[in-house]
Amino acid sequence: MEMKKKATIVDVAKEAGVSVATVSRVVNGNYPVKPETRERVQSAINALQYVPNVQARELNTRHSSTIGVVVPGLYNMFFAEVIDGIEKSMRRQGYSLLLNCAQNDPELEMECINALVSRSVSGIIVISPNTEGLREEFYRRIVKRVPLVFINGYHRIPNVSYVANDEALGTRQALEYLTGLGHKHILFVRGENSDSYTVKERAYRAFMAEQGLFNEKDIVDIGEGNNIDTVTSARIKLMKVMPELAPTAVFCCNDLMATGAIRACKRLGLRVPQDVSVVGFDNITLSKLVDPQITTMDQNMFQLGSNAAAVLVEMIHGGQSKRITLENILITRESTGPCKTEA
Amino acid sequence: MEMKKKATIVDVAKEAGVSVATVSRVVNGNYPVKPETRERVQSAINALQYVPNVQARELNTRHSSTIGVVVPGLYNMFFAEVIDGIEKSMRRQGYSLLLNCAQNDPELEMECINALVSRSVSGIIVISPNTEGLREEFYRRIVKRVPLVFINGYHRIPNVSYVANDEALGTRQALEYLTGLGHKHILFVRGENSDSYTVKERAYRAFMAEQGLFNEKDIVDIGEGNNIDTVTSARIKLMKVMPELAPTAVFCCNDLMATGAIRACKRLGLRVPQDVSVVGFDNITLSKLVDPQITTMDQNMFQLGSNAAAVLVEMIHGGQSKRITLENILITRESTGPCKTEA
DNA sequence: CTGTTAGCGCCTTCAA
DNA sequence: TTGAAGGCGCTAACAG
Repeated sequence: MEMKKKATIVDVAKEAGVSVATVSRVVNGNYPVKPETRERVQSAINALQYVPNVQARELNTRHSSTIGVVVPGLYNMFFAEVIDGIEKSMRRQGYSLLLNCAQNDPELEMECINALVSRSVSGIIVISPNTEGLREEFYRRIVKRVPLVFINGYHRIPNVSYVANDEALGTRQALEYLTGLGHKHILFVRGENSDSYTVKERAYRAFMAEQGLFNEKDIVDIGEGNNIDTVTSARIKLMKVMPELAPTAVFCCNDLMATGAIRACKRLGLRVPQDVSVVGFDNITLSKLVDPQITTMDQNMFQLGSNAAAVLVEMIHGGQSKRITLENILITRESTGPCKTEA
Repeated sequence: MEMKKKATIVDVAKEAGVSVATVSRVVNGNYPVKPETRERVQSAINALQYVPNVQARELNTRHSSTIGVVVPGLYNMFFAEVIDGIEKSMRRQGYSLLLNCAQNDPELEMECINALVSRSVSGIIVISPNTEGLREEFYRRIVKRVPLVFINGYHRIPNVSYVANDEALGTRQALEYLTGLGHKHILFVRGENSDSYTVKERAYRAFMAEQGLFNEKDIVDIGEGNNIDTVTSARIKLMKVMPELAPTAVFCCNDLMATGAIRACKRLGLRVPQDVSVVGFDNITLSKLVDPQITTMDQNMFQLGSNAAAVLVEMIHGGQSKRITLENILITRESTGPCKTEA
């Protein structure tokens, strides 16, 4: 269908009988303009419904007011909530947000970022980045061109800012809570392709080793950890391994997996928490909607997002990179209880 | 911190010893270039890490490759899943996606759209728009400047495209299913501020009236229907009205509300589905993760999104506006069963 | 096949 | 206080 051709600054200038420079001045309000000419320009603007062309402006000021956000996907509410935090605080500052879903595919993640760079966004936030291997070199290069903030990224790269929960500490706290309940055999459930899992696994290994409770077999990887099938794949995997392993508790790297764990228990005829305790991570809204409600480490996603936004804006204005670490809080709900054999 | 100045097409041309036109040609691959010069240009590009400036390109081709998406919020997974559908198919076509959350606030919704227009996005998709009252005039004006697609929008505006599920039909089907199970007293649970609810309510009224089963009191509005508190507010509201109304079934306008309904039943000591049946709408992943799993009308959010994307692209290329209606499928799960008094 | 050149719409010195 | 003019980085005729 026919679109009305948009009026340009030239049209407005002609209409008002002034130069384009003058129009530019009243639009941006950055230089003095005589009140009456200003008024003349204003009415020309209204008459033509003139809307400045952002591309042109940004082309010649060489900076854009949009930022890029890259997430693995939207299926895990974790990301949706973080984005919400970013969006709300960015909007307040006048930035718009270009969203890219990398589908947990490292290749695609890089593509997305390249696309963002070529759109000359003025900054990029990557949630749960994939920074292993080659990617490090890639990010080192990117950060030379545009400010970068990682949310829950662990691989340190110079000049990148980090906003994260202390997931290692959070893991330890959860584990301490579980051992405090008398549990000695605790499964560790993780996914693939995210530094978060690795950090948590490391914390798990350390803690369990300290307690003399570590067993390699207790670490189970369910594959993709953030998509529409995660709950199911966690359930299936756990139904396979739990009968043999017979743990009294299960620590899951996120609430989706925890949900799967609970379903696995139900199908296996195990009661939660009487027969086995389950703890999750994130505290997405889902975690209090399933039955039993999940005991989980809260990541306060909204704060994660708004902090990242704040740091990014600082960097855009020339600030140094920095690291912000938030602390997790354990939300005790119904999925955990004292170890049976102790009771 | 210092950002490395980006190489421009001129730098590449100089480096490769060719003209900018040639560089442009190899970058865009739209005109023949001798293989060896192409190669020379390529290596110059790599050497300088040249990334084309999208703003500049779009400025002179006069069309942008980004589209805008406006949603009420991300807390209801419904929106996240629709966005996923949009994103995936838009990416394939080379478009990026500017995301705005209007927080179910009609004013903010208009602001978002204005911002999008001034960024000269080449099209806008609005999910569950708020089109009552003044807003109609607003949208009529917008659609003169940029192609517009509404997902699940019901207020007809000329030249706007619509992609929707037949929510009225879906409602009727769900209701027929319930009456088929012997239910005669069915509550209708809705939220505020969205045309979807109104459409469903109309279908409910019509159907129940036909059956001689309608009662004004059976319509309950729980307020905001898509945010983080929806489950809770639905639960609270229903715990208040259910004891008096004593329905044998509850129809909810979305799965969040259905989840709230189930929780309300539990707290009231009513078993689902033995004492009361609950049906939801949308079929978000949550609906099969709660206990009991929710019987719900599937909206196939992914298709909603990808269809909207397809239509928008058509319109961008000059196509006429159109309406696409998808049909819902009832997903029967555990939250519904035969009416007790019939059994 | 390749180079030259004229803009795209806007901002910003520099003069007036 | 205002206007003229030179780009920003790139594409697309138009010549060669």
